[in-house]
Amino acid sequence: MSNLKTVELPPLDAVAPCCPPLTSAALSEEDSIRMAAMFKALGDPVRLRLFSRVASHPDGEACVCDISDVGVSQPTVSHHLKKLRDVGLLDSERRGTWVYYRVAPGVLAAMAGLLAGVDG
Amino acid sequence: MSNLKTVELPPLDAVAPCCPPLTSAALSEEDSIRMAAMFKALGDPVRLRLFSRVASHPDGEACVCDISDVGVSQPTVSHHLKKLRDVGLLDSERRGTWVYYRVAPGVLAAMAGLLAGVDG
DNA sequence: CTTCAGATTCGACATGTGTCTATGTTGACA
DNA sequence: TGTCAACATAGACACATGTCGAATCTGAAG
Repeated sequence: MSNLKTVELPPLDAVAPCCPPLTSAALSEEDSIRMAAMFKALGDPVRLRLFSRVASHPDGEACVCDISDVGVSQPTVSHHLKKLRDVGLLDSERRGTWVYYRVAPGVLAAMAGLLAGVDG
Repeated sequence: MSNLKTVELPPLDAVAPCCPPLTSAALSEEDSIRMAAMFKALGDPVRLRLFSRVASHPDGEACVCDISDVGVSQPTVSHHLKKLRDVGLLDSERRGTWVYYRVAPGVLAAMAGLLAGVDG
């Protein structure tokens, strides 16, 4: 787990213009810490499913109650959603009784851009 | 860490035609396990740097000796490279004394495709 | 065959992580 | 106000993970 101090980096705005494709230049240490945190957040099957459910929801947003049936307890779902939020992948907003999550703008494109540029 | 049994899924060929973009459909449980493993592999700063060094190397391949200076011991580098290989992100080939790593074809594009399709 | 250098594997350890139950908090509604 | 439902937080626990030094393996060169 890379014994590095947790640095508390600003995730969202700083990521968008973050890094050129991996194939064109090696990442700096700081960039690798920031981007690794986002990959890591998607590196758990439950979180990835939660994320995909939010991302694929009709209105671009989903309330927790719509996506909670992933096989773990409600607090665990909340715990994972918090991680996705902390790392800047999701935004949340409370409207009345329900809390709605949506994919944070920009970050997905940033990650896709980082991975792009390969023949396949 | 999602107490799921390690399933030993074939990584490379099965990933390429794996999944539509996250924004168009939610991942199945099996797909989420497979893809999460790849994201997880990139979810460590040291591994991400190693990967980016291989990916950005002039000839598309790099020997371990070229990329080992990432701040951890040489056995640790080897350990991380093995993880990247196990998950299907890197291929390795021994030529004489040195072992060369290259980015596995297809997988990067598959991951980028999974993340694509967002306005930004 | 012996020796050496590059690379992997092994064994051990501290730390991180995912999960749960129990408890809080927040907002709607009577 | 009191009660209920939706989410979040706290504390605890088992297990996974990153790291290292030491040992092993592999190929090249004397």
